[in-house]
Amino acid sequence: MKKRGLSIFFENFLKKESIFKSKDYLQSNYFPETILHREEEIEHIAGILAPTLRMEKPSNLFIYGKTGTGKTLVIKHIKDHLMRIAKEKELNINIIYLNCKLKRTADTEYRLIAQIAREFGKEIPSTGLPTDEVYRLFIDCLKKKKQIVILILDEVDQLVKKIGDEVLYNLTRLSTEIKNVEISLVGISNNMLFVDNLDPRVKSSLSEEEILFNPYNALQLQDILRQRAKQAFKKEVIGEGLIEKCAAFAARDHGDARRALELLRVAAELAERKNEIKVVIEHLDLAEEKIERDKIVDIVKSQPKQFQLALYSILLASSKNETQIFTGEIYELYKKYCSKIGLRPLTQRRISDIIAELEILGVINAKVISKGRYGRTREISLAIPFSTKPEIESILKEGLGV
DNA sequence: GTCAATTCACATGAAAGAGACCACGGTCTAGTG
DNA sequence: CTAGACCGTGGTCTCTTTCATGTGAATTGACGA
Repeated sequence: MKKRGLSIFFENFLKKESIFKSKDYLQSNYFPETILHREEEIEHIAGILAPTLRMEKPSNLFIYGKTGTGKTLVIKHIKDHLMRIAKEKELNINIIYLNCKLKRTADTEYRLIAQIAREFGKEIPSTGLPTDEVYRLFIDCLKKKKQIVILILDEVDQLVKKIGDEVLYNLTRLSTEIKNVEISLVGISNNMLFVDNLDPRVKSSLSEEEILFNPYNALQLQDILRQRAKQAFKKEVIGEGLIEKCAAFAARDHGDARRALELLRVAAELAERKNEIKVVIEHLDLAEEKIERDKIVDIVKSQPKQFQLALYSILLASSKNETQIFTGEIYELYKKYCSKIGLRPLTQRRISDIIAELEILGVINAKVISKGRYGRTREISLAIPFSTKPEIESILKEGLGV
């Protein structure tokens, strides 16, 4: 009986008409053919990189802009075009795109160089070799023939923050050292202040050209959403004013197109799950909440034990305590729970860092304040919406075995 | 009342250790002809 | 003779600890009005 019920459910599901034509167009890994409202930027960047086709070294380029302003999209778009033409004309041009934020790919000097070398078809073990050796291997495969290399480093700020700017210096120097090979760097960052902290030598060479991507405004976001919605949904699915509201939502926090699209997609998914044939504004509100919740749950689940326990301590402290919470209090609580569940407690130094990291993840707010005579500490509070708190608490309890 | 010195409770930095992972080269071992 | 197993060495990487130094403003205490 149960089985029948389930198969009926699935059959009904199949019979039911989906409101989606194709969901792919709303996924973040989809690259549209035409990019709206970025014509100027595309033209500008294309102009800078065009000399490549005459086998001349293009200027190094630096691109800033907040998340979801289309930096990556634009640069990949240009890369594809350039590569296609280069292939047609049989030019020896290599454009390599690397995202420096991806863990275990390009977030250290070794891995960065190794990854680039792999793009040239060189096998490099993930560890075990001296970094110099990897450089040598990389240079060797460059030397083989005359060529131009454009290296696109997405989220360089993350890389530099972790391992310093020496790598960038090395890379800019590389082209002067190897005959026949020209290397240009394209750095992408969503932190505008990033370049200022660079070594002056690196700074001057990396930012020969700079381009700023401004956030999309609400109207532009609407255009983008409409374009995608047209491809993704069946007709008449989108409710009145939905696109406008969605764009407004995203425009409110720094014009993030990615977020706008996600919002639309999740709203539609919710509508579909509820067997409704139209996506309306209420779905948007629900979607916003769901996105936020899912994000936090994902983050919390993926944290190592020590982080979870630290967070758990904060959670308890905040529900028990109306007044502000400080680092010292959390550490005491944390130690108590460590002995309770038999975990070796970390030093306060480390917990201090962990609290800082939890803040970056966005699950807590932690502001460094000075209480004058009573010292300097972090004032900590939860950044989790009240409604998700019980869920998070039970996840932590389960993960920790409290 | 004013002002500089003091003081607290951590924050923040730097360096170094532990342990996991890995490549490489040399040595040993067992199987093969 | 040779392929494969098995070291030891030397490298990276992440997470921590240890030691050291930094820091912002409430408090204190000296000073002068």
